[in-house]
Amino acid sequence: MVKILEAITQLLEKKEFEAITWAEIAKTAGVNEGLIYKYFKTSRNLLHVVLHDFMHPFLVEIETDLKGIEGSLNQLRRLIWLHFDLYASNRVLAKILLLEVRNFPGYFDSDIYQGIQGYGRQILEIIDRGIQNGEIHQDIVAKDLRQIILGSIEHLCLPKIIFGRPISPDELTVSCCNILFRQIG
Amino acid sequence: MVKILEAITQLLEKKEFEAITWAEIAKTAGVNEGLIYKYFKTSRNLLHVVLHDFMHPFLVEIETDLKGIEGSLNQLRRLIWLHFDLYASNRVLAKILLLEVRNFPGYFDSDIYQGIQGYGRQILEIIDRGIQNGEIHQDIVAKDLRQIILGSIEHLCLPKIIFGRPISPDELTVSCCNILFRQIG
Amino acid sequence: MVKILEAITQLLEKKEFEAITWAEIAKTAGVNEGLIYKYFKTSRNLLHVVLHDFMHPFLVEIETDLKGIEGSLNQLRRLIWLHFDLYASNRVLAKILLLEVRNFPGYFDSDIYQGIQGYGRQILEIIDRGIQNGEIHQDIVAKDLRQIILGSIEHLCLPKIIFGRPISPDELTVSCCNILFRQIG
Amino acid sequence: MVKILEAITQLLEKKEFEAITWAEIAKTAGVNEGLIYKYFKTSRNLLHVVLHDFMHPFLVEIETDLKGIEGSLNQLRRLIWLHFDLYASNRVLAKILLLEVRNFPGYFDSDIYQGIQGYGRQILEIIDRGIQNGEIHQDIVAKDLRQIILGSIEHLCLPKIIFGRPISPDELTVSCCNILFRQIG
DNA sequence: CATGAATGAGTGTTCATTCAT
DNA sequence: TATGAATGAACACTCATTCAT
Repeated sequence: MVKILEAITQLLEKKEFEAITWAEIAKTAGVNEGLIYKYFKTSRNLLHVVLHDFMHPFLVEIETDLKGIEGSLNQLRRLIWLHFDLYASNRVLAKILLLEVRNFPGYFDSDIYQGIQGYGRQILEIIDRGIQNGEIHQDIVAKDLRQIILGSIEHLCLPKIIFGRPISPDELTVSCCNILFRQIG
Repeated sequence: MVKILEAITQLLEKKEFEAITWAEIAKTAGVNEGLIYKYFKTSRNLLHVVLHDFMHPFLVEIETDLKGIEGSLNQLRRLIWLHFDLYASNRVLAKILLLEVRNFPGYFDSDIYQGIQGYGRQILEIIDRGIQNGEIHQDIVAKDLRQIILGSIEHLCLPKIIFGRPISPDELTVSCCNILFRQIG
Repeated sequence: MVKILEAITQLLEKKEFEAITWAEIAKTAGVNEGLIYKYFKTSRNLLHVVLHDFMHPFLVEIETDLKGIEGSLNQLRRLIWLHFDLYASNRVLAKILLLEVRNFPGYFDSDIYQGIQGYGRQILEIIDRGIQNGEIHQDIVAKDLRQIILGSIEHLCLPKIIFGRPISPDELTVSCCNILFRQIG
Repeated sequence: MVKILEAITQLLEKKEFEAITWAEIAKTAGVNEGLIYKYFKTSRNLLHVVLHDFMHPFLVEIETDLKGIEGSLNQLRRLIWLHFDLYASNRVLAKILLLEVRNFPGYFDSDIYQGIQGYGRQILEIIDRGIQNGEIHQDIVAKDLRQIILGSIEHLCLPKIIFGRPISPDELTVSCCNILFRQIG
């Protein structure tokens, strides 16, 4: 089973998930095609297990990581850094998340998406608290700010992922927060 | 042929590009399977023609539209509105651009992507001009601002596209520029 | 298409429908596997087309054949003969109908079954008329008589079909009607 | 093993024998897949053991049950009732016998079929005695009468089994014998 | 310009069976 | 006696592509 998951991870470095066949996985893992079926039943399932394995540690980490940080903007800054760092240190996951996941069939009903929505709600709570305590302007729409944060992170990493350039969490966080949190001019 | 392109457009409203087969296109267009092949040779080609048809008018429009607008930030605001408006009025294109295009094989080498990069360069020039004339802070990284603008637009529309909700260009533009151009708190 | 149907008919003489693979059909018909898919889409469909081709002429014939026969019992006798004759002259169909059809998935929802039910209703009408005009006892349950007629035909042919012995419609009809229509002792 | 046979019985209530897999049996029985294989070697074997377990008590019972009944027609009537009662009280067996058994591979060579043939011979002997002692007309073909009895029973139960309706041995026996043993009109 | 028949090379999935432990 | 991992061989189905007419 471990062999199979390792094989997929290895293959994901070279090609898209959709382009990976059971035959390839089997060959790479050095096992029989039927065995994959035995463990994962359908390719959808296989996908979800793989994604879960990748994502879960991050989603757990973030929840504890923010404890003890003062101020909403500081928390958001920290969260942005963590997010960049995730992509920097796990480029295969980044590739999947930025390029592929959205047109996996059934993705938006999956529990991985549930997990990510949980992450989204966390961001929203931080923003709401920021608005209540005056750190963030009253006329800012919390949900829109969240989307802008997520979109900014994504599009700042996108070219690096596509063209195989390194991601620097520190620099990107500074640049991103400069734009999002300050007066632009 | 027009019938074929219309058929694809019609099919794209219901399903992803990747899930559309030549047989379906032929049936929907009311022509023979072989005929499509005569016109488009490969499926890659077919895709690119379709995308081009969708995108080109927008890319042309934007170039002329910004003439006569004073100030970089005003130009960016206008451009953001146009972008939202494009997604609002052409949801099929929005769906493709936001959900699918990135994992089309060969997309990042295609001339559609070239066109979009041209659009990206245009944004960059506006930002550069803004920095030069002092409208935008010197310490802002132009390319990062561009990515943040594009990512913000994308992620503000994403939930609306996924869950079939309406997109309001006016409101979204205000909300977006509030966050990006002003001091957050 | 004709080639494919002929191939199936040919194969059905040697083995059950369930045991026939697309590969075999393709090979026997001298065509490609994909072509079968093109015409029939699913194996269920293929089955239904084949069965329809076998059954339809008989179901049509019977409807016209009974016109002009006097008396319910005479009509039933004629119908029984026709039924035996069908099995005698079309042993492949007989094999399918007697041995296989009942555990085809979805058979009892299929339109072949609808057709057969239409045939059953026809028998019922004949019986009902016989009861009304006094040819048949009032205390006989029409539906049960119909089932007994159908079951008798089936089980009189069954051993002949299984062990490849000839079916003699004339003899069987006499023997069958002797038992069903007369006092047994 | 008892657990395994129980598991199969349980599964047979929900689906056809052909559709049941070793994996399912193993899971339902709570044992290992390989273990079933140890016990039954081939699926054919498994099938036959199950069928034997179901059928044997009935075949034994019938042999003793008819002792002490006077007259061939009375014996046949009793036997018909027993047969209906078997199907009424054991619908899983009925389903197998009426719908599935005939296209089990090798069924007509199996010893279950031998047992059923023994049952058939018993019926034949009763009929023969009836003909000899004048209870049954001389011109009736014994084997045909047997087939008609078996076919009648089967087709009177068939709709009830297919559509899940109750089977009433008493009523069916009366209706059946009314038609088979008396003058029809 | 257009068609319909035909193909080839996969794809995910299924499952009885085997075997080392 | 029992298990869990592993296999091999098939199966229905898919679809882009080709080509004679």
